[in-house]
Amino acid sequence: MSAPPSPPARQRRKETRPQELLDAALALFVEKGFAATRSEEVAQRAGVSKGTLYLYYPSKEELFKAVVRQKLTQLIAEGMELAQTFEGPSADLIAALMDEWWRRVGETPAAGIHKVVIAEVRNFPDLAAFYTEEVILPAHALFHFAVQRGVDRGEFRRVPVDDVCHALIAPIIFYALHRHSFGACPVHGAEMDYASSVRTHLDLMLKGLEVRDPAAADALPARSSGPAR
Amino acid sequence: MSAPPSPPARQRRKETRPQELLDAALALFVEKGFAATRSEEVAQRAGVSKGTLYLYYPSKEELFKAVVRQKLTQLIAEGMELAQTFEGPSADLIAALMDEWWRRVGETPAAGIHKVVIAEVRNFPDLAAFYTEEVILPAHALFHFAVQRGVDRGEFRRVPVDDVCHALIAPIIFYALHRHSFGACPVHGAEMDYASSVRTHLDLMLKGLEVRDPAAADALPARSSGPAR
Amino acid sequence: MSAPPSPPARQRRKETRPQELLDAALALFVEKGFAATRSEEVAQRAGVSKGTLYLYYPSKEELFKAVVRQKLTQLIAEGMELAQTFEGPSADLIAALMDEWWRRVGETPAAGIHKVVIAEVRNFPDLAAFYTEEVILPAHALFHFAVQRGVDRGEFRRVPVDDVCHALIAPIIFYALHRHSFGACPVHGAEMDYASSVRTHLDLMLKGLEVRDPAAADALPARSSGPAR
Amino acid sequence: MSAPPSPPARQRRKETRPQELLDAALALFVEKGFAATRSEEVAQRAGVSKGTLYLYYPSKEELFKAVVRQKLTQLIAEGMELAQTFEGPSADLIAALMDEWWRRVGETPAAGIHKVVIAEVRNFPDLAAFYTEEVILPAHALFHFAVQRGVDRGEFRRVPVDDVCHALIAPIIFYALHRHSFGACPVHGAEMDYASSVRTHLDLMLKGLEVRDPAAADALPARSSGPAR
DNA sequence: CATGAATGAGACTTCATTCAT
DNA sequence: TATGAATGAAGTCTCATTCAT
Repeated sequence: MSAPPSPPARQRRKETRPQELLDAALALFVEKGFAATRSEEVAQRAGVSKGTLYLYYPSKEELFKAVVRQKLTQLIAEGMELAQTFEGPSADLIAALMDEWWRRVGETPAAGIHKVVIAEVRNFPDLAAFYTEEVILPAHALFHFAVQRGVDRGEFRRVPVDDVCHALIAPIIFYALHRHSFGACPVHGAEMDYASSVRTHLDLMLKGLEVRDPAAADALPARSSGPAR
Repeated sequence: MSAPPSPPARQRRKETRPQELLDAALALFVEKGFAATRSEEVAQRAGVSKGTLYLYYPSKEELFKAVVRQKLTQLIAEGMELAQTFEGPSADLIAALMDEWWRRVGETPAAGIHKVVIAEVRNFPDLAAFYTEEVILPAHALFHFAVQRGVDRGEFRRVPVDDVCHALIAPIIFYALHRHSFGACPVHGAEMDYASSVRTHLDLMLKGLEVRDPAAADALPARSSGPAR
Repeated sequence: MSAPPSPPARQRRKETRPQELLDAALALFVEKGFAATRSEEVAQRAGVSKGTLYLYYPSKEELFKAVVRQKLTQLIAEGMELAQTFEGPSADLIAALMDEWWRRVGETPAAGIHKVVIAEVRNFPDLAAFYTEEVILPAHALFHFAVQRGVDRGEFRRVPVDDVCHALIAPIIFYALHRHSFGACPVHGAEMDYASSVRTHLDLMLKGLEVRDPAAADALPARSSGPAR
Repeated sequence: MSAPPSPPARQRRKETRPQELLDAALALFVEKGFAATRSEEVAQRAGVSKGTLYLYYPSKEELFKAVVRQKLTQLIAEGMELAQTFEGPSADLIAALMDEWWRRVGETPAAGIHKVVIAEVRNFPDLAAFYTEEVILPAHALFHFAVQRGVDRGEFRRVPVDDVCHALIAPIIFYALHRHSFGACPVHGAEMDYASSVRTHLDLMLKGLEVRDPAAADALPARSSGPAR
């Protein structure tokens, strides 16, 4: 009747498949979001068929979790290791953590994971628990450690540590978000220089944390010099 | 039993239909995102049928644009008006802008629009241009005005103004995002006190902007050591 | 490019749709079994689109349950009503029940439901509970009532009533099964005359239940004349 | 720890592979039905890989046919042998056949084949002819022989023999079906004591066949009290 | 204006079968 | 022979949009 269907080129690469699938998935999840990414598209981008994807990850949600684990969980653990063995001023430690994070996440596709999670976590309740456990709490603990260290060593003012952690992290995450939303749109007029903004943010933060009058540092009530209320 | 004292509901509501649809749409878009919100649910929440929704808005995308237009455009204009007529220290102006924004957007469902836009702008290219023009640029101009004012008047250090704007806005947006993503999930372990975080952020920022040089200190307005409020 | 797609002929017949869908579903479930019946095929046979089917029944399983309810549950209730108001010999009651069942189920497509349930109940655990509750137990209760009535009135021997119910029902079900499996295959050599077989079965059963020697009826041990083993 | 005492499993099993596959297939087909049984599961249960299964049987359908062929052919032949050499009352012969069948089929997984065949014969037209030829006709002939023997010897009433065969076999098959459908479901409320039901069935049947008043046997009205034929 | 029944493209996932090793 | 990675057709169900009433 018609020409025989051309034989599909099957390649067997069991070892490298997971990584290829993970990379393809990351790219597409970041570009389109979780729900709008079609399984088949992930497979195609990884050069395999739809069925093959499901050979490695039992569902789209598990695939996403695997991406998060591979790209974020590991990095945070490394950061904590650095923090705990760090010697030198706490401001330098914070700067180092920021720098590392920005280099390894902020400037890579992995930064886009935040966009996906923030956007869709309410539709996938499992994900909320998973991400809180695997990413948010460890990351917060890491920065808490560094800020508290500065306060304890008298380098920083006596500030509300948790709030400061949020203030430190928030703009960084925001830039990551921006880079993968508006930053990726071909619209002119609002370009951001992320690296510069990160540096400025860090500069302001560390300035804001500095003990102005060392002699008076201990006397400052934690909140009195902070926002009154 | 007795005749309804108010005019027939259907009659009366005819004029408010668009508003009701917009409110329903906002609530659902914020909760679920654009793609995951079903047209029928919007209609139901507004108390009309699916068909009626399409009578007012020709597609889900246009409905979303209408929401954005209605909820964010006016606010920016009012802020700029405030800024341009403001008298007093620039730190107070910035604090006032923040406060206003937080009260009228950050603490209302409108804050969730940011989540939706950031998450889905790449899937709807039209939206990027529209939103940049209508929201991002005006908002940035507003804060740029306020920071530049502080620098010009010698209240603030000579900082890179654009970066500082980003640093000022970013955490605020981030908190708004958070409130409507993880903040709305019943997961414990990462609750945030947004109001407190906003105050701390502002405190740090204004501290970081302060002119340190004692020689210039005399020229500084009284607010130098604390958040205005 | 190509001719515009011809407008689909939409017919609105909300009232008659459920019945049409149920009939189509019954026919296909009986012919192919539950798992092998495709939703779309049911819709097609009912003259509607795939989506319309799901407007009326939320899943294939619920569709099947609806078929069972409509075709079997109702009939059993009617049978019980008949039984409880019946006057006359219990043998006649049983004959009437059988006859009615055979006319309204055995000789209609509804008989095929048994085939489907027996074949697939193990793969759909919900179905087991549902069917037991809705069909098996009520039907057994009905026959139990009739047989017990005969025993109580001294018309029948003192037999194990539950077993007798099974013996009464089993061949009937079997014929129903057969009619929709082999009976529907164009294979010659094993045709069955179901109506005749039903009559013979009933005849044998009633003969077997008869009290032979009225005087000795009470003395007959239920088991004494049965096969030893 | 120590060397395996038996010859290498793989080597030894090569010859028994087909049998193992058939057994695995029987078990799964009976449990889940034909369509719901996955090829891979059959292979796994037989301890081989998916590919190997296809080395022995070219498709799932052929595998199913092979199961049917292997499990039922021999049994029928043995029954006929017993019948033809039997001495004693025909009631005892029938009881013996029943007993034997119940022990060797009814109580073994082979009974489940009936369920599968009945369920799927319409989807596999080839199967109908094959099964009729190999199983149904021989089995019917066997019971026909026994009943006719009873009639000929004056032990049984003059009944329509074919119908009586159906009435004899039907409940037995039905119990076999039930055992592998509802009987295997964890639903309470409809448990059956198969052995007891079989005995009761046989008891009733033989009672129904008995010549009541030998002198009047011939006088029985053709239809009124019995199946005409 | 309003309704809601109807449509059908398209999403995720499963699994019989193939074939390179 | 034996394996199991890979394929892709097929199945259930969803939902934006249309349109007869």
